[in-house]
Amino acid sequence: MRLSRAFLPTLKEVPAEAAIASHKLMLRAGMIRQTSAGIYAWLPLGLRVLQKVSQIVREEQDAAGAQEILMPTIQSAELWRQSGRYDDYGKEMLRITDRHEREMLFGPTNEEMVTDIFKSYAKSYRDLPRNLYHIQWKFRDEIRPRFGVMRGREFLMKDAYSFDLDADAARLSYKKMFVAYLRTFARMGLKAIPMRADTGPIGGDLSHEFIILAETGESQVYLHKDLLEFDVLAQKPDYEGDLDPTVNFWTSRYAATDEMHDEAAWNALGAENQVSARGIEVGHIFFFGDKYSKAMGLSVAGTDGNPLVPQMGSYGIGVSRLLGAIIEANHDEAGIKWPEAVAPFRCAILNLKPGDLGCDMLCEKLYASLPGEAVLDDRGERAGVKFNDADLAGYPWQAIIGPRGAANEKIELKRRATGEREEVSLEEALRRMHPVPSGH
RNA sequence: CGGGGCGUAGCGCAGCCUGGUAGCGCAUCUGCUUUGGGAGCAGAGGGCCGGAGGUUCGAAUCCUCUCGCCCCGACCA
Repeated sequence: MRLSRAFLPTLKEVPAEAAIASHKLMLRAGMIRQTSAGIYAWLPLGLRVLQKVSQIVREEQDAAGAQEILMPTIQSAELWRQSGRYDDYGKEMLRITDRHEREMLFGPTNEEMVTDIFKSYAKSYRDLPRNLYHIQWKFRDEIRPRFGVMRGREFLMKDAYSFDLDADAARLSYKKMFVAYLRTFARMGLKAIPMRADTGPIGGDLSHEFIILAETGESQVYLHKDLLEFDVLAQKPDYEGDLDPTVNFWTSRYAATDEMHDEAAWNALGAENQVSARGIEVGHIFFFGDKYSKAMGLSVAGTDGNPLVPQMGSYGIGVSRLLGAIIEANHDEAGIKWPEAVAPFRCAILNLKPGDLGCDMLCEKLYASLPGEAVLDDRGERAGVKFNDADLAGYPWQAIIGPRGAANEKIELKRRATGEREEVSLEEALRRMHPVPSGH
């Protein structure tokens, strides 16, 4: 993308409406624009990141055996009456009436709908297990939306729903998602810690919140320091094999949010192992048994021919929220520092002197060598403006090309995350930006 | 939903108390100069002062109502 033609409205001044770093930076970097309280339009740069994050989520869901579908945003009230949640959900649910006076709603979640869909086709135990997910916009009419996309009313969410024959099988489905979540967040450069969550009236021990640590987190969390040091991507999980060792590693060490915090267990860790910080919830998984399958009348024929009510779980990831969370965990005074996997572009090529033949040629050559991965700042702006905009937007690499270096075919390569710079040839620059892939 | 605050040019703000026909910085446009960390000079354009009612000779300013947005709290992916 050439910045001279791009719709990339960066702001020098901080809009008054933003209170936290990620919100300010997303507005300043031209990623989003608020259209109502808690509702945002996604501009080109923000959309690219949203798509990259979505794609990582998708790949890891697929790898864990889940299958993607896409359910509508608008649902019928009738569906929600079957589970009893139409009346329970309260004012958080946005209710809509169509021209025929039918009661509709903008979905805050999809348990009822997915169960209803699955029910239409699943007839036998052979149709299980299945895990269906979609990445779709949700709406929850929060009392007080805030912090930009971290707590919007409209938000993009990945939600998966597993259907199993019995509780043991459901536990396995749960573990697959547990492991998939660890990988998903790790690939985005985040250390997300699963923490046992309150299961509410449903009961059971199978509910975890995945929480990343950031100063602006909404809740206080407590964990064992081992959990921060574990390299999740070191080995690929075998979803057909035994997932217990991985799951047990995480669940056997202390990690709890404020509500679930246990002082005695915490103190037993010893001060040298304690980490206490603020956390942002980016995912939540839970097993809820037959709550919805029963209410929605889902049952299949078991091996003995008798009807059997599937056991279900649901697994959410706040995709749009993740952008805010990633920025909260990766920024400095100058702007965003995107982890490479989710950066809108891998590299910004800064042509410090458009019109200079040497600069133009070297920039074009590099730009052509990075198809779809680079922004070329070919604007007639001063160097300082380009530096600041590149720092703000947070591209992991900056290829700085000015008349001095261009004369020698040299590129000044800067790493946004560390500020390191070095003078390299074009070939070397490409090697630096594309190391041999490892891990995933 | 309780408490607080703010709506004036694209963005950030002053003006309001004490009514007299709207201003500053940045951005935008033109010209000249400048050119490695948000340039300088000169000029220009841009406003139903959130909306509706009222008071007044006269309202951005005072009064009433209303809409929107932000912050704190309770609540949440």
